[in-house]
Amino acid sequence: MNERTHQGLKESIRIRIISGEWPPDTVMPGEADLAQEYGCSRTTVNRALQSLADDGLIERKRRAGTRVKDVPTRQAKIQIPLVRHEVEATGAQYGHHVLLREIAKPPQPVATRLRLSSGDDAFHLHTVHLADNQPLAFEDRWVNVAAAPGILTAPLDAISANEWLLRQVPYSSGDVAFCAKIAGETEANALGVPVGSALFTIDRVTWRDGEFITAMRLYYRPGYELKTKL
Amino acid sequence: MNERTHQGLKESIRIRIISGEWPPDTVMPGEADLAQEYGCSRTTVNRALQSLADDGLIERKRRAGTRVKDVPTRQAKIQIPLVRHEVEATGAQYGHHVLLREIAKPPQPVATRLRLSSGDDAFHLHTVHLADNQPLAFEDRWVNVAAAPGILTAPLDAISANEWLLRQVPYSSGDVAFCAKIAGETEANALGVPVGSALFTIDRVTWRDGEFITAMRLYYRPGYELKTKL
DNA sequence: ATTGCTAATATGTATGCACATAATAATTTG
DNA sequence: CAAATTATTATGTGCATACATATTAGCAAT
Repeated sequence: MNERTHQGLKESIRIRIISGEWPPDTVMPGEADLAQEYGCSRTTVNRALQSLADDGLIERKRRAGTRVKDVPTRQAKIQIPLVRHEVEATGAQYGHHVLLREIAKPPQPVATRLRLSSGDDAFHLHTVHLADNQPLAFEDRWVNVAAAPGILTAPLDAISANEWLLRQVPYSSGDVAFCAKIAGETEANALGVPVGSALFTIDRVTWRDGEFITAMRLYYRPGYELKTKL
Repeated sequence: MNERTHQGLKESIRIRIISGEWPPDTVMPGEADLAQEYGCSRTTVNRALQSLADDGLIERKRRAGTRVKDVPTRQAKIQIPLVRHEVEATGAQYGHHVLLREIAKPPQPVATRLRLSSGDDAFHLHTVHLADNQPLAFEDRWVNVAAAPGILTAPLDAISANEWLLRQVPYSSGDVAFCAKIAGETEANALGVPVGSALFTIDRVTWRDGEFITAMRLYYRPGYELKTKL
């Protein structure tokens, strides 16, 4: 890779860090020094270093300079998957079934997470996501009707609720949590696995402008792995 | 936020996207147009748009222009956690015990992942990570001795193998997989939970310059959640 | 010794400009 | 008409420069 591009520079500096030239917890040369060494402008060095800081390899502070992190914990970017894309990426055919569709009073934890007044109803949905007609994931979702009224008449057999919401009510922020849960009756039946299986789950709450839109939990079939690189 | 900084610009554009001004799958105005509209230079617009593309909200192609993604799948950056940091972040006290330490022939799947010739031995380690003396995670690790010979004499009671490796043998790349597994005898005993519990697991293989260093699996105590935002 | 000001300094960011590069459109050529 | 060539265009990137801002160090006053 060309060392005069900010990408090449980044890679070169990364290698110097992991090769031990600047051990953890030491301050690296400043931008100006590196610019001179590499024969490029400080702008380019700045871009490369900012990118490395983004990746969590170094820490930068004004006046204090740039320091290699004591433990170079790295950040992995993971795509919070859209199940349909996951399935289609493997070459399988995607499908989904709506198992339950109701207006009901959500359980306390969900109501809290959606910031609903106690007693308020919400839209409740159970969906199975299929890959080549095999259950891949079971989705348990609650939607704040006030925030997304159209959900009541959305064609949820044709498009998954997730996709519908993403298109119609783009969210601005979200919380995600990964966890392992034991399959209860509902999940076991939906996925066609024994009660007591270990299911990888993704919990997700999304909101926009302080208004909570939806809380969902995705239970993946046993053996499922969410992969990424770092 | 000031709209004349690339960060402010990014946020402004992000809001215009999620507010529906440019619906999914439409091409946005070019950099030059936005620069004129915002009264800033194309450089600044470029930075903002590149950042948005980084986040997965838009797609950019030369000549073709910038397009809002059909489904704005967002990337979450997650810190692959160093257990000690996780523990200390909650204010608890970190500790760990080495349960097993041996040189042995790794099982086939591990040998494959470390690219070891069949018959080769590797360094095998079982560790429990503690938060305030309560087991939080059980670590099953294999280390390629050829890639990290010092591991044999490392003071693994004082510093966890993970940290030792990170400091001594920085890796350049790694694969990570999240999964849910049923607790077997070993994991259940180490964590002090019933056999059959659902454990959140992180599988990780790291290498450097094509030489595989270590493969490990971390089994978290039931109820553990890995959280992130998007 | 503690507090408060001031100067020094490394990073953060914006700008105008030039040129590179990829993808497409238009045009020429066989 | 199809294939090859050239032009066009939007993004990608680098540079020199200027100024902003946070943080530290040094020094002075209390």
